Amino acid sequence: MKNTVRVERARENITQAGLADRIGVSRQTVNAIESGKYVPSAVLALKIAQVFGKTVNEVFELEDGD
Amino acid sequence: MKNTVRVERARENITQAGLADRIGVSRQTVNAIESGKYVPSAVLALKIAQVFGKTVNEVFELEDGD
DNA sequence: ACCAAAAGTAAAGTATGTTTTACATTTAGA
DNA sequence: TCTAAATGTAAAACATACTTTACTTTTGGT
Repeated sequence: MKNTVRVERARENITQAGLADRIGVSRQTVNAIESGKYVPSAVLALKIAQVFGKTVNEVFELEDGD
Repeated sequence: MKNTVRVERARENITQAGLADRIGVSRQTVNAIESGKYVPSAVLALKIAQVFGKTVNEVFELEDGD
């Protein structure tokens, strides 16, 4: 599964720590999600999309391995 | 987080085991997600929504506790 | 009422998400 | 260039998703 979190974050000029704060997780969690180290829970995905004013499907996308 | 999986499944007349098959998880996992026992991963949420031809946001919604 | 399919549930085990702490590297601005 | 902020990364501990097996209960059709 790939995502555009890093891009959206750049668009809104928000920091990893800032985003982490707003969605209630650690900075490392945001970092790991951005670098594809792991797949967030649906709750996290919803929160992240919400912060960026987008749908989950706009930010997260299935890929071949999934 | 609440979801409308049970409703969508009824709409499409598909069984828990059938859905489980199509998204590559166990029947119990589908049951647990429907009864709110746990929050699926973003990948699962995407797959479930895909099966029903809906967006993740249409099927899954944040609630107060989240 | 009977039977089969579907759904509910539970416990133990495994996989993976998330936190915390801590340190190294990169980037941007004065 | 110097410094501070931002990012990358790693390991240990913990929480939660998910599987498997197995049994019970419900539901729908004949």
